[in-house]
Amino acid sequence: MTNDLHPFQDCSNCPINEMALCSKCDDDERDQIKAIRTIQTFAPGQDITVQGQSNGLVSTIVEGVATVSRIMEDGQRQVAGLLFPEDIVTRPGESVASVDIVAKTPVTLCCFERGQFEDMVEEIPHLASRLSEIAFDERDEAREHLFLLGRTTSTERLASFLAYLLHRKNRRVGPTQVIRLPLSRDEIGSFLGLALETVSRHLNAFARKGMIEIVDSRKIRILDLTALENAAGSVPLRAEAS
Amino acid sequence: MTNDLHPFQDCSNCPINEMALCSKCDDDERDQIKAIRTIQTFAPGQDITVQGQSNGLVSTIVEGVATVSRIMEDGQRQVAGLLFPEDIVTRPGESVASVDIVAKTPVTLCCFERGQFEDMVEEIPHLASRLSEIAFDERDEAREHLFLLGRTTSTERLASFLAYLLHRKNRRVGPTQVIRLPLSRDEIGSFLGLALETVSRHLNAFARKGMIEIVDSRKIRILDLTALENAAGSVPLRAEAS
DNA sequence: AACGGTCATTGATCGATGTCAATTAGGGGC
DNA sequence: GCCCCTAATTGACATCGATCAATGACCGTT
Repeated sequence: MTNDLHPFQDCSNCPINEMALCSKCDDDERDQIKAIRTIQTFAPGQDITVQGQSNGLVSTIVEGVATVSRIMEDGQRQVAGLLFPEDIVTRPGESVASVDIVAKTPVTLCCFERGQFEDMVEEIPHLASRLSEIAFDERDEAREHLFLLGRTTSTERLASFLAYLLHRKNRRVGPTQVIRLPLSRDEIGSFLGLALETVSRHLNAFARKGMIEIVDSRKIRILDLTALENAAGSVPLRAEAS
Repeated sequence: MTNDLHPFQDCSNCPINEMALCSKCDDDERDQIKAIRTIQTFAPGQDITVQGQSNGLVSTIVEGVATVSRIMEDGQRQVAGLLFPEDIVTRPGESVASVDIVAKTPVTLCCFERGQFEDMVEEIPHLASRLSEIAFDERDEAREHLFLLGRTTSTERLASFLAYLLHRKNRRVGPTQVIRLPLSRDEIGSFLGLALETVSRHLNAFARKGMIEIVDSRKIRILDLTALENAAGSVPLRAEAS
């Protein structure tokens, strides 16, 4: 974790200007925000928050992918969500983390001291309004995943997951075929409520059917998106106002 | 659906004053809110929103229970969440419903015309701040349910579900033993990712073990909460700042 | 290049839970 | 009170996916 000189220290380099917390703010407001903002980075595997530990910052992801997880009583880590750029890491009004947030790629955060942030939200309606938008987006995101888990077969879940990752990536960088899996087989299994072996088997089954190509264990090329979406079955994939 | 004279038309009768959207507002702000607010009621089984249909209102639940669900391609209704008093039914900034919200008990809503609501949020920071709080609460609620579904065994899921209902009820009305199930066996199954038969079997198994008493099919008395929580296993039950 | 550790793959087995099916219980209308 | 319809229960059976286990691939270290 560092907060030294970082390219994003200059907001004009910010990769998520369009959808950031400050995206509704005018120049004056942005200056105000910029004055109290810090940039932090985390290496893959590092904990960003730890359940039960207090945390004085409110932050959003600027770059990278992180998981939302908890260690259950049996010692297993249970993954309940993925965080992408624009997502909120630690919510306002909660000084003790209720989940673990773990970086899965190099992660860059735009951070605010909690008290300062809350004051600022009271003063800048554009910020408050964007904040609740993001919160609702995350709520809906979680709900979508609940619908996905409602699907009974493991094939449907996995196919949906791949389609979702592709969708999420395309939204940011434009049409691609190759996605990088931010999670191990084990973590994917945890996220989808499946055993890691089941994940592995179905991935390779998709490859044998020509739907995907496993470039390496973390890199997947989507060869036939239609077939994948069919395999995903009835899951209505994130209805969004694109 | 009516918006005739209703006791809650007078905010002093509002059962959720403490946690309502307006709970952070002062008297002046409340007057402003009250001026544009309407009360609507729905009978059990009625649709409050329908996926894909436009909806000009933003509303919160004042009384009653509703489900968040979707009809999947196979025609089955998939339940992804429960809505209790204080929850938001239709989010601001979304004019077309992304899910079905269905009343499961008599439901009373506190409603605002969308445009008016959004203007008001910009003007009243206390409202904006409470709004995002609620949104984050709902996000966390959905995440908790994701953790629950991560638990593999059906016993754990069902026991957690009962403990959750009790918890949710106690939070509003104080200590009780008897909970009214707002859902049929089928709907519980859908919510927990189980077959209705599995739900029925485990419920009766709990009863045989003396953990609960099935008063009637919709009414459960919790006899041994500790045993129930043990059966719920490692699910860390909604960590909350009570 | 050999070693050790982690992660992924593949195979074989077993059991929990879904599915199918039949019965019973409850609730509303007349 | 009787009938009908829906929901819940209970039983029997089949199956998907978890679990156990062994092998293989990859990566960093020395």
